[in-house]
Amino acid sequence: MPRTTKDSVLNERALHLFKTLVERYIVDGQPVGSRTLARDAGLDVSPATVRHIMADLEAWGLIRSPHTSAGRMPTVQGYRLFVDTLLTLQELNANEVNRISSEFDCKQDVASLLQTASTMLSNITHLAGVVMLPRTEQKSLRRVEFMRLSGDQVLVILVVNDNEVQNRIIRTARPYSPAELQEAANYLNQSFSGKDLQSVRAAIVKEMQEVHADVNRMMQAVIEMAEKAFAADDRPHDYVLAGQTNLMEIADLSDLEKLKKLFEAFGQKRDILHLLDQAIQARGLQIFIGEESGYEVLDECSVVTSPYTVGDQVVGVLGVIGPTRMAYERVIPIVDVTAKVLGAALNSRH
Amino acid sequence: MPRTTKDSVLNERALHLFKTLVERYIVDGQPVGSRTLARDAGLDVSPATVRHIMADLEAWGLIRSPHTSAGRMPTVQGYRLFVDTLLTLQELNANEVNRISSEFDCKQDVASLLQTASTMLSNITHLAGVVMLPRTEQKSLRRVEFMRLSGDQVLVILVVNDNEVQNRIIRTARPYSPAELQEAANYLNQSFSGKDLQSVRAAIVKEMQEVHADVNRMMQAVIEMAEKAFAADDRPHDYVLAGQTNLMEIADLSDLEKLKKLFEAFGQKRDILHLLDQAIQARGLQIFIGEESGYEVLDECSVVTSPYTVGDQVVGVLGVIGPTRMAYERVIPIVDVTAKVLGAALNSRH
DNA sequence: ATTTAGCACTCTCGGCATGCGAGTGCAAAA
DNA sequence: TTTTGCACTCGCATGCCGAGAGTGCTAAAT
Repeated sequence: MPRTTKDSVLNERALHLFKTLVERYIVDGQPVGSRTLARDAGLDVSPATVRHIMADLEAWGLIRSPHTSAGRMPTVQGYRLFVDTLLTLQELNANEVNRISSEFDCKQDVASLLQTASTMLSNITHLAGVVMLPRTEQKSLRRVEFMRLSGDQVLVILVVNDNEVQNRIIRTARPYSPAELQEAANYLNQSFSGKDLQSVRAAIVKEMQEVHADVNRMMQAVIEMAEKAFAADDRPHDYVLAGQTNLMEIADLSDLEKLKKLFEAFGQKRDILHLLDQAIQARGLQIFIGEESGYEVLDECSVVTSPYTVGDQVVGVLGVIGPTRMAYERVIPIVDVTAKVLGAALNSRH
Repeated sequence: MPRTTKDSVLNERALHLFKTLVERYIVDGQPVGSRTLARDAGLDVSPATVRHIMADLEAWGLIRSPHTSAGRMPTVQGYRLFVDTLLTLQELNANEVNRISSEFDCKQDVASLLQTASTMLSNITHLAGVVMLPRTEQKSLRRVEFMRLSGDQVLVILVVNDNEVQNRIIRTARPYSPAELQEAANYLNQSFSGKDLQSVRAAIVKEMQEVHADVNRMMQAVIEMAEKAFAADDRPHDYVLAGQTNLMEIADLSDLEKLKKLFEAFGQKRDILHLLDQAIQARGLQIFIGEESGYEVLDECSVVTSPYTVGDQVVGVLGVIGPTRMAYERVIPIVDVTAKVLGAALNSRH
C-alpha cells in the first residue's frame, strides 16, 4: 500500500529534513529541491528517499511547491512548527549585548530612547523596527498649575513622575479669576502631591458625588476643573517606526501594490497598533506569521514582538516586521534582548 | 540651407506646439510624436512640419527623445520654460477654496493644523504633501516657572504666546532651594512677562555683563538660570509629511532603487529640510524641477513650495513633492491657496 | 518494508528570430 | 515654407526552442 496521505508519522528524520529545508529556504529564498536537501541534511540518503518524505511533509501541510517541478517551501503552518519546536536560537554573546545597551546610555529623554531602540532593531536585523510608546500606568502627580488663557479656557500644566510635563487646555463652566485658579491649584497640590494620577481622579470623582449644594463656591471650582484636568490620559497609543525602507529591497514583497498597502498601514497606524495591542497582552515574546496576524496587509509578513517592562509592569511592546522568510533564530534573540535593555534604560531614568 | 541648430527662432507657433507637447506629455506620460502633436495642436499643419519644428525645439534643448523613433518629451529646461512663461493656471473657484478652509476650522492645536494641511495637499494632488513646522519668531513670554528635580537639575516651564508650553531641563552650577527658585521665577515674571523671548534673552545677557561681584546671591541665581532657560530655542526644523505612498504608484519613479533612496531621504529629513530652507528664503511660490534642486534623490522629482505667513511674518513653508511630470497648472494654485489658508488659520488661533 | 535507481514528464527561464507599429530624418516636389 | 514620400531605426510583443531543475511513479535492490 502506498503511503498516500497521513498514514505516515512525522518521525525524527522527517522533522530533521523539514528543519533543514526551512533553514535553507530562509537563507536563499529559493524553493528547495530533493537533491539540495539530501545534500544539506547530512543524512546520507538519496534524493528519491527525500522525495518520499517531502511528499509526506506536503500531505501534512508543512510545505508546498509554488508549481510542479519547483522545490518546496514552508507553509505558514510549517513556519509555525519550525518556530515553536525546531528552532535553535543564536543567542547573542555578552559583547553584542553590551554594544546594544551602550547605545542607550547617552540618551536623555524617553523619546530618543524609543527612537534609538527602533533604529537599532532595524539596523541589526535589516528589517523594520517598531516600538510602541510606553503606557505608564504609574503616574505620580508632582505638581499641578492652572493658568487662565481667555474666557473659559484654562491651561493645565501637570508635572508627573519627576520630569515629565503634560499640558492640556480645558474649558470651564464659568470664567475663573487668577486668584481662584491659584487657590484651586494650591489645594490640589497640598492634597494630592505624590499620589497616583488614577487615584487622584478617583478621589475627585468620589468627592464630586458626595458633596452637593452644601459645598462652597471655591470647592466647586476645584472639583470642576480637577475633574476635567485629570480626565484619563487617553491619548491614543502610538509607535515609533524605523527602517521601513529595508522592506523595499526584500524580494518577497517586491510587489509594489502590496508594498504600498503595507506602507499605508504604517501611516494609518490603526492595524499595526491593534496588532501590537494584542502582542502586549501576551506577556512574552510573540510571533505572528503571515496571515496569522489577521491583517491582510501583513499577509506576507511576520512580526516578532516582545513587551518591555519598567519595574515589573509591562508598559509597552517592541519588535520587528519583516517577510515571513526571516532569520527567526537571529531576530528572536535580538528582539528579546532589546526589550530587556530598553526596559532597563527606562528604569534607570525613573 | 537646412535649419541646422539655432539659426531658427522660437516663434509663436513653435512655442504653441511646445506647450501642447508638454501638456500632452503631462497627461499621458508617453513621449509625444509628430502625428499626435499635429492633431492636438489644432494648427492644421502636417506632421512633417511639426517634425521640423520639433527638431528646432530639440536643438534649443527644450525636448528630447528617449531613443530614436520614440516621440519627444520635455527636458528640465523645457519644463522650466513651460512653467515660467507658458503655463495657464487652473485657479480654484471659491467653492473649492471654501472646502479647503473649512477643513481647518474644527482643528484645535497647531500640530493638527499642520497635519491637516499636509494630508490635504497630498489628497488633492495625489502627490506627497509636506509642511514645515512654523518657526515663530515672535514668542512672547507669558510666564515662567522653575521646579527642582534632583540635585542640580531644574525643570523650566515656559508658557509663551498664550497657549504654548515649552519645558526644558537645565543643570545649574549649584543646587537651589525651592524658595530661591520661586523667587527667581517671580522676578522674571514681573520683569519680563509679555516681552518677546529674544529680547528677554538679550536683556539677561546684558545684565550678566554689567553686574559683577556687586550683585547679591539671589540675583546671581536668577541670571544663571535665566540664561540657560532662555537659550535660543534651536530645536532643529522639522516637517510633517503625508501621502508618500502616492509616489509609489507613479510610473516615472517605479525604479525601486530610486524610490528607496527617496524614502530614506524623507526619513533622514536632512536634504528635504535644506531644500525647504532655501524655499523659505524665496518669499513666494517656488518650483524646483528635477535636478535643479541640487539633491540627487530628487533628480526625477519636482517640488512646488509656498511660504506661509502669520501676520506678515513668513513662519514656514509647505508644498508638494511629485514627479517632474506633474500637473503644474493644478498643483501650483493648490499649493498657493493652501499656504494662504493655513496662514489664516494659524493667525486666527493666535 | 525501505530505500534506491531509472525514466518520463512538467514547468520555468533565458536566448533568439520575427514582425509590427510608431516615429524619425532627409530629399524632392508643391 | 510646407508637404509628400520613403527608407531607416528602435522598442516591444510574440512565439519558439532548449537547458535545467525538480517531480512522481514504477521497478529493482537491500
